[in-house]
Amino acid sequence: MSESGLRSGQLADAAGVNLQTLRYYERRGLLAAPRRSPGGHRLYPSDTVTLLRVIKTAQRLGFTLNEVADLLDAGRHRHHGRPDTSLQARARDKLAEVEQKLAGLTVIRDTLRAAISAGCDDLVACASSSCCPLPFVELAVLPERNDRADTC
Amino acid sequence: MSESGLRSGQLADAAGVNLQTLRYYERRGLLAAPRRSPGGHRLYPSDTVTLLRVIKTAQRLGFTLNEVADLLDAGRHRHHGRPDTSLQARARDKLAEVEQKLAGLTVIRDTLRAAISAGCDDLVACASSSCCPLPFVELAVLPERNDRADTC
DNA sequence: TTGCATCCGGTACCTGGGTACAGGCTTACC
DNA sequence: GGTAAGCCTGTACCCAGGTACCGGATGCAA
Repeated sequence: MSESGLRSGQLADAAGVNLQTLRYYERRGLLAAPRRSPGGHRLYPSDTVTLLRVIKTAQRLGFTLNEVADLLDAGRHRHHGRPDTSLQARARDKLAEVEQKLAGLTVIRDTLRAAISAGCDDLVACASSSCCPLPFVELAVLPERNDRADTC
Repeated sequence: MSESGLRSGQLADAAGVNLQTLRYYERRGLLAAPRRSPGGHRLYPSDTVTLLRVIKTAQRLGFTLNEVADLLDAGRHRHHGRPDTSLQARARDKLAEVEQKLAGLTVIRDTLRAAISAGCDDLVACASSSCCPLPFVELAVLPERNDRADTC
C-alpha cells in the first residue's frame, strides 16, 4: 500500500523543511489539513512539495506567511471567474516596499561609510561634536545644547 | 527644587521613547541605573537624552541592542589608554552586513520586477510552468546572485 | 490634607517564523 | 510478533525589541 501519498517526514525531507514546520503551516492555513491514515498519520498528496516550494519562494520575495496564505487563497478562488490581478497588484505593492527598504539600507550604508572614513571612534563623543557624520539628530527630538567636544 | 535631574517621564518625552523602554534599556545594560529620589523614583542626568539619541542612531544604522551596548562600553573603557579602533572595526563589519542585505534585496527587487512584467497571476500555476521567472527551485539560500530577468 | 499625576516593580503579552520537548500511539521491517 | 523508527497532540520555548497592565507608593500643588 504505498501509492497513498507522502508521510510527513518524507514531505519534510523532500521540501527541505522541518517536520514541525509542516504542522505550523497547517495551523497557519498555508497547507490544507491532509488525508490521514487509519492510525491518524498525515498523508500528503505528492504535489505538496511544489506547494512548499512556492511558499518558500514567496517568503524569499519578502512576503510574510499571512501574505503568502492570502496569495494562495486568491489563486484558489479565482478559477471560477476571469483571471484576477491580485497577485500582480500585491507584487507591485511588495516591490514598492522592497524599494523603500533598499533606499533605507542605502542611506545606512552611506552613513556607515562616512563614519568609517571620518574615523569616528566613540559614539558618545561624536554625538557632542559638530563634525561627525552620524545623524544623531534626525530623530525628531528637540536639539539639546552640549558643551563637550573632543573626538573626531 | 530643580537641580535634581530628569524624572523618567520627562526623559522619555524628551527622547521620544516609551517610559517602559527606559527600564528595558536599563535591564539590557544600555542605560546605567540612575540616582533615585528618596522615594525611589529615578532621576536621570540631563545628558541621558543625548545617550538615548546615540542609541537610537546606532540602531538605525543596523546595530542590535547588544551591539550598541558593546559599542558604548568600548567607548567608556577606552578613556584610560590609547584610542582603540573597535568602533571602526565594528562599523566595517556592519557595513559588510548591510551590503549583503542590499545585495539580497536587490535580487528580490529584480525578481519581483520580472514577475510583474511577465504577468504572473497564480503562484501555483507558475510553479508548474517552465517559463515563469520566479525562482522556485534555485536560490537555496537567500542572498545569492541570479541574473535572470526573462519573461514568459 | 486631599487629590491627582506620576512612578515603582513584577509579570505577561505582542509580532514572525519557527523549533523543542514529553509521553504515547502507529507503522514498517524482519 | 517484536522492535525500532516514525508520527501524534499539546505545550513551551527561542530570537529581538519592546509594550501593557496591575496594585501600590510617591511627588507636588492647592
